[in-house]
Amino acid sequence: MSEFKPLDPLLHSQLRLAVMSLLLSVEEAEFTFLKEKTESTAGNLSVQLDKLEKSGYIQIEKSFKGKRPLTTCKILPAGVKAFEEYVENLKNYIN
Amino acid sequence: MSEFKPLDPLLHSQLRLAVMSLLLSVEEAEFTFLKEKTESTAGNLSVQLDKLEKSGYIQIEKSFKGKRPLTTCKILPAGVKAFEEYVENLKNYIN
DNA sequence: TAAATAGGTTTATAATGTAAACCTATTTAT
DNA sequence: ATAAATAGGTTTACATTATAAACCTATTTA
Repeated sequence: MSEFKPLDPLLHSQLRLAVMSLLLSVEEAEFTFLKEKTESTAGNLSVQLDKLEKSGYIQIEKSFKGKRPLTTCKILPAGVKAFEEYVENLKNYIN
Repeated sequence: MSEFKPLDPLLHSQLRLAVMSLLLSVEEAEFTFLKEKTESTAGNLSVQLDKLEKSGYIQIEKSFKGKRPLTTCKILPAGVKAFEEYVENLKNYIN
């Protein structure tokens, strides 16, 4: 795909892309916030966040908000870079 | 996904998107041309073209070039529309 | 104290993408 | 004349992925 550079499969996914997009704008977000904004199921979101974390694109922190568990996500530099590259590559497909 | 409109799964695929992108610019293309441009395997391309045809996004014509089989593809109005919508929706994810 | 709610994770299933294997016919080499 | 390579694909098998259903633990409300 000379003019069609490969699209990072980790980002070429509707839900993961939406999550990354959100994380880019807010820089830190709770699980429930992401769930509402993306209108995804918790299970699906949980799985996709795991993948993004394992790839080093985001950081996940677990703590408590009062007595309730709280999962907070933050985009990492590698994630920002990957996202930017993805968008650059994508442009060759859609313009 | 209020602000994240669903991305047409038929277009949210690296190879199919590349094919549609090519067909938009040339308006008619041979199988081998698409194969070279996308650097895909024939098998993969064949399958993806089938899906695009069944969805009504492209038209596939089979004929002969000399004595050899020739498969020619052309984008259809529904394909153009779907592509444009896809790009519009995608923008909310990547800007 | 039973039932609902919050905040998730795990697991099972369905859908998808991909390449390998295959097929038919044609051309080239021996 | 026959074998091997090439052209132009299709079919099939497999691996990966996406997704929701089921589940879990704890908390709050009826």
